Amino acid sequence: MATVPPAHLTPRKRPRQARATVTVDAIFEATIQVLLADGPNRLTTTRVAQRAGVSVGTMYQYFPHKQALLYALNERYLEIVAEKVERACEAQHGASIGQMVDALVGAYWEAKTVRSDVTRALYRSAVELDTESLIEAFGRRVDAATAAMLASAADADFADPSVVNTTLLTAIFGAVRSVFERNLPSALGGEVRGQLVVMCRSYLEAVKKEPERAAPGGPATANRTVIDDAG
Amino acid sequence: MATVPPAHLTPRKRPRQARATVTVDAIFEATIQVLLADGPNRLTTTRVAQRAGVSVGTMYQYFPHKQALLYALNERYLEIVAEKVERACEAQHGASIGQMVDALVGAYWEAKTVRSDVTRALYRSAVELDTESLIEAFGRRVDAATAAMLASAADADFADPSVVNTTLLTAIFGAVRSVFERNLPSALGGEVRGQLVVMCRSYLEAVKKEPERAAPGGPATANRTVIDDAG
DNA sequence: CCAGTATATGAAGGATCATTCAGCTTGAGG
DNA sequence: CCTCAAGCTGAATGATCCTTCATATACTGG
Repeated sequence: MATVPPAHLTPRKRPRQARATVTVDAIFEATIQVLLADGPNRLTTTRVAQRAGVSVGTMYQYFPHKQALLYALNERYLEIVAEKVERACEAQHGASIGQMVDALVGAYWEAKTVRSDVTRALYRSAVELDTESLIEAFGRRVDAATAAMLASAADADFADPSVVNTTLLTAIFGAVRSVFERNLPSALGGEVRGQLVVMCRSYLEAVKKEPERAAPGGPATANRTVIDDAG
Repeated sequence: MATVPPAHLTPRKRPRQARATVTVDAIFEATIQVLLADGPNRLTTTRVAQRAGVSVGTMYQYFPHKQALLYALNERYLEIVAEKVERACEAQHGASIGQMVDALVGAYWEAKTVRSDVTRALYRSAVELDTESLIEAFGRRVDAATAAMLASAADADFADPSVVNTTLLTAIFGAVRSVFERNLPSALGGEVRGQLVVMCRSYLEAVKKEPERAAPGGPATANRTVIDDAG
């Protein structure tokens, strides 16, 4: 992440030899497994170490305490996701909003799905203040990327781009989280993914400003009925 | 909730005198406060008792263990939310999808907002297996209510109502959660709420089946462009 | 092959925490 | 006013856990 981690959360030392790298990876992997198998309450340093096939002491050579381990895990993960989303957004500059939504949902969904176990584990990991700020930073970063993308749309602009952007991300982040937590069968999950794209597209269509040449009546305003139809 | 709680999670005894009721309420309230102030990791029986102004022993007269306390708290809360949503849905049978969305989002949002501290606290409370099944039950219950409502819509029906329903709820649940976790300023939160309605409405419009009298072309199909526009 | 550094070990210290229980206080009914 | 049940107390218990450190092993450059 762009943010510098607070001093008390920085790793103790970095692995220099190959086997050390293996060890650290094993520790991360074990953390995920314990989180999934035993839940955050039973996430014990000893348990993690045992599952990683190392001793507790080894873990403390790389992380000053348990909190720092979780912090590093989140950091690592969010960095990857953020980068993927950023790249996807940049690739869509100047495209149509339909394509943008496709790319955004696709990238985010894929990033969360490649290692769905990690995603689930981190959703489940208890949210402490530290990780909360990590997540906030992640949010701002993605926010900026998508805002820039939307601003460059070839076929639409919005009266209040900031609100539209926030809404879009809120819905996408939330929907994805919901799918993971409700543990929907992957077939249904896939369907929801498709529907999510439809939803976001129709939303953007509904809130985009009418093109300059606003002809009175006609199909161009048909989408508007969606908003004006008072409930 | 409709589901009978597992034996090991049932309260030890119910309060019979007035002061006992006060005590139990104080314990619930204290749990929320500790959860918010100190996080789930520092949610200690002693801390809760102290904050509630009672002794640890008192808490153990009503709850066999910490887990049961959290279970009861979730149960209480989800029951209220579920009932509100159910009522709102029933009131909309036969209405238009626009009104339904308004009512559904409104009811859910309101239910989560009346005591936003509780909502936040429970989102944060570590997800254990027990509470997970509670949440699942809640999901099924709301699912049934909204599905029945949508099926009765006066102005639309859907090719795959089940998927549409799941998507709708996934998006709403998720978006609301996102808003709470990102702790958006309440002004922005309100705007997102409004936008969420727009989003859901335009989604339902986009996926609804064409009315029988399908005239070729014409404004009736204009909404369809939203889906067909390949990305 | 050797010295020096990196890495790994795991028993032990110290702290926190969930849960119990024997005794105390308060309220209700008679 | 008395009695009994309901309600409350909090020190003590036993378990669990985080973290350290003295010691041992593996690697690397020379």
